[in-house]
This record gives sequence, C-alpha cells and structure tokens, in this order.
Amino acid sequence: MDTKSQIIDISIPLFQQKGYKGVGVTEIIKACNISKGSFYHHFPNGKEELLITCLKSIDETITTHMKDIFKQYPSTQEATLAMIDILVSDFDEEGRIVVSTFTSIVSEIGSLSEPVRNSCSDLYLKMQKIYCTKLEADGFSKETANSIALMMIASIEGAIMLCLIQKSSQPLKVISRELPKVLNYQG
Amino acid sequence: MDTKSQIIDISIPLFQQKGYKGVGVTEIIKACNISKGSFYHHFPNGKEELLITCLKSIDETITTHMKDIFKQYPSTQEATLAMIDILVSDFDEEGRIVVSTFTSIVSEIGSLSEPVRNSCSDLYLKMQKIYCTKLEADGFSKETANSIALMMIASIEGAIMLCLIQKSSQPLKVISRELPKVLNYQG
DNA sequence: GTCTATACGACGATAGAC
DNA sequence: GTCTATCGTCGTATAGAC
Repeated sequence: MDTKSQIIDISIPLFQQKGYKGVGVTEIIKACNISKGSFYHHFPNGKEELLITCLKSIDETITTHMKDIFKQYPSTQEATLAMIDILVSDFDEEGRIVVSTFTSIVSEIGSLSEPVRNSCSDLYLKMQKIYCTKLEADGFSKETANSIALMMIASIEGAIMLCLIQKSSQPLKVISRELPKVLNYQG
Repeated sequence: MDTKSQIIDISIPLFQQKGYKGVGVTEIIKACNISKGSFYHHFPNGKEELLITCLKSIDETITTHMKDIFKQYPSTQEATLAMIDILVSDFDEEGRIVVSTFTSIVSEIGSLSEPVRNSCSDLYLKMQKIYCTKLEADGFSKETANSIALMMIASIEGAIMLCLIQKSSQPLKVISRELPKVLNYQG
C-alpha cells in the first residue's frame, strides 16, 4: 500500500483513542515504520493537514456506512438500533468505536483551529440530514424530523463518551432501549 | 484570596475550554500572575494533581447545583428543563458551559491516567444517582429510573458537545424539547 | 520518495536564593 | 511562600544527502 494511505489508516485509530493533542508525529511515524522526512513529504503542512485528511476519510466512512444501513432497514428505528448494535460490538471487541464519532478526536474543541471545527460541524450536519430524510419518509414533519435527528445524534455521542469513561458498552445499550420512546411518542 | 484557590479557579475554565493537554502550566501561571516556584509549591505533583483537584471542585459545584435545582422543582421534568435553561444562558452569555460538563476537559480519554478517568466516572455516577432519586420519587421503577437517567445525561452531554462544535446553543434547546418524550412515554 | 541529522521552541518540572 | 534561573525532554518542523 502507498505510504500516504498507510499514514492515514494508522493515524485514525490513534487520534480516536488519544485525541489530536494526545498523538505526536513521532508516535505516528514509529507506528508506520517511516521517517520524518517521508511524513513531511506527504503532509507538507504537518500534523494539522494529516488531521483534516483523516477527518475527511472518517466522514466518507461514516456517511457510506450510515446510508448503507438506512437503505437496509425499513424504518428509522430499526436502522438506528442496528447501528447502535454495531457500535456496541465494535466497543466490546476492539475497545474503541470504529465507525462513528470523531468527537473523541476533537474534544479539545476550544483549542482547535477553525478549519478543523468546520470539518466536524459539516459532518454532524451531514449525519443529521441522513436521519432527517429517513424520518420524513417515516412520516414526520420536517421540523420534528430535525429535532429527533439532533436528539439521536446527541444521545449517541453522549453515550459513546460514557462508554469510554466507564469502560463499558452499557450506556450505548441503554440508549438503544430509550431512543424508541422519542420515535414512538404519542403526544 | 489564597494562591492555591486562585490557581484552581483560574484553571477550571481554561481546562473546560481547551482540554487538559491544551493548557500548559506556563499559561496557567501567567493567568495567575505567579511564578513556577509558587505553582509547584502548591501542587508538588504538578499539572495532573491540579487537574484532579479541579475535577473535585467541579464535582462539588455540579452536585450542589443539581441538588438545589432538584429540590426546587416538583418533578424531574421541570427540574431538568430548568437546568438546561441555565446551560443555554451560560453558553449564550459566556460562550462556555459553566456549570456542568467536564467531558470537554477529558475528551482525550484514551491518553489520560486511571485516577483521572475514575474521577470522571465517579461524577457521572453521582449525577445519575441524583436523577434516579428524583425519578423514583416521580413513580418510576428503579430499573427504568436508571435507564432514563443515563439517557438524560448522555443526551445533554452530547448536546453540549454539539453546541461547542456549532457555536450555537440550539442543540441544547432542541434536547429540552425532546427529553420530555422520554419522561412521558406511554408504552 | 525516503533517509539522517538537526534546529528550535514549548513542555513539565527542579534547584536554590530570598 | 515566592522568586529567578535552569534542566532535560519532547514537540513540530526543516535541510540536505541518497
């Protein structure tokens, strides 16, 4: 495989586990068995350029993955529960959340550059849109769909955080039990 | 005010905004107008000792604040909505979440020490217990109360993250519209 | 395109005078 | 209890040979 792709693939899990500031360039090149010279040849603008490239790659992975699942299942509820199941399996087997979330990467939000913050904001809007489309197909109004989508994203992201802090997949499991209430609520 | 308290009070918002790795000791002592010698006199074990002390202080603030509000309002729903209102005001006025969350501090979870992770885990369990007590008083079973409490914490934490990323208090506002569905759901 | 060697600043932390 | 001065390490990034 070409070196640039290798750097990206190895950096993503590192960023996900340790955050942007928690991973050093030295650590990355050691994990890749390459030299600094090689690294800066592929990423002349350094670590931040690598981060933004990684975020783009994660963006594509998540978007593809979500669209896939949402095509597979008839309703938003079934699709979402299936998605959370995958997150739980990921966590139990690998100890990290493979598919979703780059919240863990950019929790140092206050000290990140605007380009990075914008990349993240964009991805969340993209995820929200995927939910929304499906929710409108389920019969919800555009406004309600927007609210529910945001609620789902927030609770899942929050649950992922709790999983990491508690070293347990239980929070995600609980959320998958509670979220249907939001979807099936009869005012 | 004594120097040690001053260091803690000034460090808390810095950690909240920039994360643990995002704030340097040099930055802290400059903000306090003190010297390194003074800093290390009060925190012989350095920055991590300061972090744990700050987490303890935040723990007390949050716990007191939540218990206060939960005493003031008759139901969990009213108490929670009032609490979110305060988070929104905080964010709109100061651009940061004053009361709750130290998720923002410790998002580099993967590269933090065990003592720090445990401090965080403890606080979330404490928050969950406060919710639970109120929910059981509302008439929910212990098991349901636990689930709902976790759902509330996760969605609020997730929403805070989205507020920071999107630089808008809207996510928190949406969550306060959606959370009652979880509380009033009729299976 | 990859390497070694190195610059240089920031980091956390320490020593010792006052 | 506070200061200044300094250490050693690590950070990102660069220069130049191969």
